[in-house]
Amino acid sequence: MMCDALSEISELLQSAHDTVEGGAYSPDSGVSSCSDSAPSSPILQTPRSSAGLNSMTSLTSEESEHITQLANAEFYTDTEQLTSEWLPTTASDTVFASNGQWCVQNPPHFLELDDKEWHHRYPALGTGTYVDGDWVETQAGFKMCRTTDGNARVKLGTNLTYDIDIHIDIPDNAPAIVKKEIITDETPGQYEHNNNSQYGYMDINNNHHHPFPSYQDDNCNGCLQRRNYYGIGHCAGMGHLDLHHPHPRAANPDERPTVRSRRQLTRTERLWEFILRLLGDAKHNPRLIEWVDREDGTFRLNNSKAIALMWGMRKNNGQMTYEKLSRALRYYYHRQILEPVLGKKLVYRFGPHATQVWENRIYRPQNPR
DNA sequence: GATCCCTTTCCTGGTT
DNA sequence: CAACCAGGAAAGGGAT
Repeated sequence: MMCDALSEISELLQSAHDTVEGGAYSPDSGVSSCSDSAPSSPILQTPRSSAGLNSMTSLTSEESEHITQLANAEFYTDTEQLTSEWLPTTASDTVFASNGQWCVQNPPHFLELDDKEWHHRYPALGTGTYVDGDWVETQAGFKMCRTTDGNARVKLGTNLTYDIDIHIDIPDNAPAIVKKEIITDETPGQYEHNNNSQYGYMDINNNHHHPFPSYQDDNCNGCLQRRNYYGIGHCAGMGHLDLHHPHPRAANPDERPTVRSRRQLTRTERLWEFILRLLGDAKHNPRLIEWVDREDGTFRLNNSKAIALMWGMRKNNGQMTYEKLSRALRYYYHRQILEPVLGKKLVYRFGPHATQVWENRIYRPQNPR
């Protein structure tokens, strides 16, 4: 009996340690702040321009012209075309790049990758080391793949490859960035600035894009789904792509400008994000936590003590208990990050202000209660 | 240093 | 009676 208890504690500690130290999520994963989307500080920067672009191979004049055309990005400036410019990058996520903005759909794909899977899919680590797999043809005429350091790589031809810096750590920064847009929207005289931002969301069912500017419309005609306050029900990631301000990399990787220190982008992992990560980690789901109804966003804590312990370790707080953790969770009710599930113990539900988290990307309609 | 935000801690009282 | 739930109040602490 004692041995069982000890081994269980040991297992919990190991589990907690694994999660804290080696989980898929790292607060260093480049959580962008609101300012990341500011035009003056592009997250995604073009590689080397035709003057400054150093491709993996030398550029031909034709390739240079191609790059110039992409940099001009005329096809991004037409709103009508924007609706069809969702660019598939992998089988399970979508990048929408336009007019200096990019948007990633289905962030849970990133969030729910545990460390092992992440490295399996994107084995290359470190700046300047890239994966040549998972190249996907985009509708904009280039191929794109993502790297583990939060960047992406773009290929404009058979041999022409160059690096772009794109922070794709969506789950955390999406609400903040989109929220900023809403704030701007509410600021008289400033919204015009964002008219070309092309923030919007993708209708999963009808496969069309809804630009954001109609914030006042809660429901979108033709769309069965409903946008939440942050507009992240369908499209949860925002960033900035500046095709007009090249940021050439130095030949020497050590001298390459750090586009945005991942440290600078970090913030503490929120409790609900921690919970979400556990839900996406096969090491803990369903042993410690599991979805009750994934589409509904309802989940159950199967081992509240262990989760509290793990959260405490995450926060370097050995005094954490489920009582305290649950109080923090209850504070989420007010902000609609979580919703109470009445009559069921240890069961919570993600609310409309949590990012769209379920893998099937179905956003639950507003709760009529 | 001030402020904001997100917890953390403690608490009372209620329910399962 | 233990475990959980609800929520007030105040403080801690990180980020800006």
